[in-house]
Amino acid sequence: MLESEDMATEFTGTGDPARSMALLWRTPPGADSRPGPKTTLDVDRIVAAAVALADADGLSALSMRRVAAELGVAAMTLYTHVPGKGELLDLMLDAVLGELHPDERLLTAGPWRARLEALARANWDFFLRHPWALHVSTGRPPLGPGLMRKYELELRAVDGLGLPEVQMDLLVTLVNGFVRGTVGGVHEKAAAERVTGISEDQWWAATEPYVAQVFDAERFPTAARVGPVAGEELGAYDPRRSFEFGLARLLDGIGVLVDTGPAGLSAGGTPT
Amino acid sequence: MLESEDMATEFTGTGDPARSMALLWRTPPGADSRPGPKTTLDVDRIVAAAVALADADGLSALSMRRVAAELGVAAMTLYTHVPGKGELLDLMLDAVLGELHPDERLLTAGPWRARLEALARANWDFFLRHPWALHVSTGRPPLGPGLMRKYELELRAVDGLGLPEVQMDLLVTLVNGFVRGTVGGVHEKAAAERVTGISEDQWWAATEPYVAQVFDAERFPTAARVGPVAGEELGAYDPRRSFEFGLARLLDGIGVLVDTGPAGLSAGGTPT
DNA sequence: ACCATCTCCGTACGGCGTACGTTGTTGCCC
DNA sequence: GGGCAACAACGTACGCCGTACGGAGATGGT
Repeated sequence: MLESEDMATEFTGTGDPARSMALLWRTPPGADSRPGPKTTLDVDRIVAAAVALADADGLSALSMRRVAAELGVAAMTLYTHVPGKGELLDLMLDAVLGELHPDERLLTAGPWRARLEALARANWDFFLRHPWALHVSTGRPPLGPGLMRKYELELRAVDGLGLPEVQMDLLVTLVNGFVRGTVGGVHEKAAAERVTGISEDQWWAATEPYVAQVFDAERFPTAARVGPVAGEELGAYDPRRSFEFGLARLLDGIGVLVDTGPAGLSAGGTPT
Repeated sequence: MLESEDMATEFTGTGDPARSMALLWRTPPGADSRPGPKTTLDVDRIVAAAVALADADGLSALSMRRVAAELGVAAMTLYTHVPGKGELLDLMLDAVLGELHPDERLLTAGPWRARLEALARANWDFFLRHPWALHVSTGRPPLGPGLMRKYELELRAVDGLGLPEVQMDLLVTLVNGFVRGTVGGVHEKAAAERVTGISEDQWWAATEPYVAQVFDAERFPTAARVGPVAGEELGAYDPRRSFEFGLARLLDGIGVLVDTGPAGLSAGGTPT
C-alpha cells in the first residue's frame, strides 16, 4: 500500500487542568520580570505555526519536530512553552474556533430557520478550512475563549423560540453533530486523494471492474437499482449534496418541534 | 501530559484495487496446490485478532507488531497475507459491517419510521461495540460483502415510499451521518477516560473552578443561562440523550418529505 | 532429484512523542 | 559589581511505529 495518513484524534488535558486553562486563556503564570534569557518563542507563534501546518498538510504532518523546524527551533524547545502535543492541539482548536461566526448577526437576527442555517453553513465552511479539527477529540473540550464564544453565539441562534434551556443546548448539539458527520465525507475524499495520489475517478475506474465481477444483483436487488442512479447523479457520493439535502430535512424536523412547542415533543425523553 | 491516543483515520487502497477486492471477497489468487510450505496463518485469523485487539484497546493499540504477537508470529509474517495496515483496516471494517442488521426484517418490514429508527439504533449500537470503526476512513470504502449487505438492507428501509432512487440513497446517508456524528461523543468520552485515567466527574471537578474564574457572564449571557441547566440535566453532555432527541427531530423532518412527496422538496437541489 | 515458489522472519531505516540533563543567558539581591 | 537562582534552548536517547529487504527452510510439480 502507499501510505496511511493518520488523522489523529488526540486528547485534551494533561491531568493538570490549571495549566491547560492558563494556556488557553493566556494567563501568564507569574511575575512581570524574571531571571533567565529572553524567549525567542511564545505560545501564539507555536499555535499559529501548528495551525498553518495542519491546514496545509493535514494532521498527520503535524509533528512536534516539524512545527519546531518551521519555527527554526529545536524540537524540545516547544516543551518549554507547551506541555505536550495534546495541549498544543487544544490550543490550535480553540484558536481556530475563535474565528467562527465573524458576523454575529447572522446567528442572532432574523427568523430561526435562517439563523440555524447560518450556523450549519458556518460550521461546514469551518471544517472545510480546517479539516484536521474534525479529528481533535471533543470528549474533553478545550474550554477556552474560542469555544466559549462559539457556544454563546450558537445558543443565541436558538434563543427566543420559547424552548426550554435543555432543548436549546440539544438543538445546537444536533446541528453541530449533523455537520460534523456530513463534512467528514468531503475531508476524507480529499485526504485520500492527496495521500494516494489517485483521484476519485481513477480509483473508481480501477475498482469498478472488480465490483462488477463480484456483485450479485440477485442478492442485492435494491442496491443494484439504486446504486447506479445515485452513482451517476451524485458522482458516487457527493457530500455537498448530502449536506444540502440533510440540512433541509433537519430543519424541517426542528420546525415541527418549534411549531408544536416543546409539549409536543415526540421523543427525546428519558433515556434507556 | 499523559498520553495521546491516536484513533488513526487510515486509508483504503494500495493503489492495487484488484488485490484489495480479492482480499475482501476472499478470492484465492491462483491454483489449488502450489509449492511452498503450508501456511500457519490466514487472513481470517489476522482480521479476527486485529478486531479483537481494536475492540478491547482501541485503534491506537492496533499495531502490526501487536497483532502479530497476539497470533504468536513475527511482525513481518503478516505481510505475507496482507499488503499493509491500510488493507488490514479495510478488512476489519468490512468484517464487522457484516454483523450489522442480523435481523433483516427490522429494516424491511413495518412502517418506514420504525424501519429508519431500527437502522439508526443498529448503527448506534454498532459504533458502541466497535468504536474504532468511526475512525476508519470512508472516503474510499471497502467494497466488500459486509458493506454491500449493509447498503442493500439499509436501502430497503427506505424503499417503497415513492421516493426517487437518489433520495433513497441520500436518506440512508443522512441517517448514517447523523449517527456517526452523534456517537462520536460517547466514544471520545470513554476513550478520554481510559487514556487519562480521569473520570468525567473528576475532570469537571478539577476544571470547573478555573472556568468559574475566567468565565465572563456579561459577555456570555446565553451560555451563562443555558450552560448550567444543560449541565445539570444532561450531565455536562449526554450523547445518549442527544441521540434520542436528534433522531426524533430527524425522523420528523424526513416525515415531512415522505408525506409531502418528493415534489415538495424544500432544498437539496442543485449544489454550489 | 531438482528447482521454482512460497512462508516465515531477523534486521534495519526513518519517523514519532518526549524524559532527562546540560549549557548559557538573564535579572535580582547583596 | 559579583554571585546566584531561575529560566530558555537544546542534544541525546529510549521505546514505539510501519515496512523494505533479503535470507532460510519447506514444499509440490516435473
